[in-house]
Amino acid sequence: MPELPEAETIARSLSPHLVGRRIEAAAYPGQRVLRGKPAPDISGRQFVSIERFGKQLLLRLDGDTLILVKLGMTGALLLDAAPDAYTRAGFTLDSGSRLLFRDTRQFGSLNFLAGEPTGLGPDPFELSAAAFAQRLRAKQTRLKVTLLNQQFLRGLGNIYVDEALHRAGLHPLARASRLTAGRAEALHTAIVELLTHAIAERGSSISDYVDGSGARGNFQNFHRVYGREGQPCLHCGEPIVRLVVAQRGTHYCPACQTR
DNA sequence: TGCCATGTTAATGC
DNA sequence: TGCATTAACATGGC
Repeated sequence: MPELPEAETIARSLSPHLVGRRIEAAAYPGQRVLRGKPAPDISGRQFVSIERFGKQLLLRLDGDTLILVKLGMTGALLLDAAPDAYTRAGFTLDSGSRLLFRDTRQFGSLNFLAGEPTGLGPDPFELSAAAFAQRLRAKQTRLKVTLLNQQFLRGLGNIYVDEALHRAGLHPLARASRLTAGRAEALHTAIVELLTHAIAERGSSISDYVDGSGARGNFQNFHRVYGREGQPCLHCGEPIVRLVVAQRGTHYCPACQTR
């Protein structure tokens, strides 16, 4: 559910309420959210920072403990929400507030790390257009698959991949390595501008995404292809087509997006 | 009832 | 070997 703009919005909404606060107690109802791994005792620990890492959240505690929160499809971090049957973790704070991790489908997880997270590709904002183009050149996979790959680039999910490809005028099934340098750099520009706009609108709320205070995002009103199958392309009027690529619904304009 | 869903990963097929 | 597809995870909405 949450992709980079949603994770960024969650981090920004939680940060002022969490940084400097101490954890008095932690609970993990059902334990599944821990994926069989033991949770260290974090009572007494203080939040140092709340950061976005790709589409995940990184909660830094003093004493060099990190909690990497994978939101999966339906995960949410909520401050002072009422616990329900889908509450998978709860942290009681010295401020009297309570941070909950709510996750209906249970694809999300909490991961306690002793060091920096590894294994994911660069952040879109920290990569130059030239470096992005160079990485693309090495990939034989289709653009849709390449951009969804978190090892290639961290933070894009199904919505923003479709939106970025439309804005760049590129077909989702085009081979990454076949793009000219100019088109590859234009794709990077489209991604950065798209994510910047989406963050400014506090992310996309399609079904149930909300930030840490329970507020919905507004960027769904700016989607040009995602969820618009059969509706006219906002650029040329041609009906938006939906196909399935890597088992993900893929939306594009057959007239504007060339292969 | 059947299909769909903002994610990730293992298994299988070509 | 490399890439594409399928299945699986768990649950709710339409």
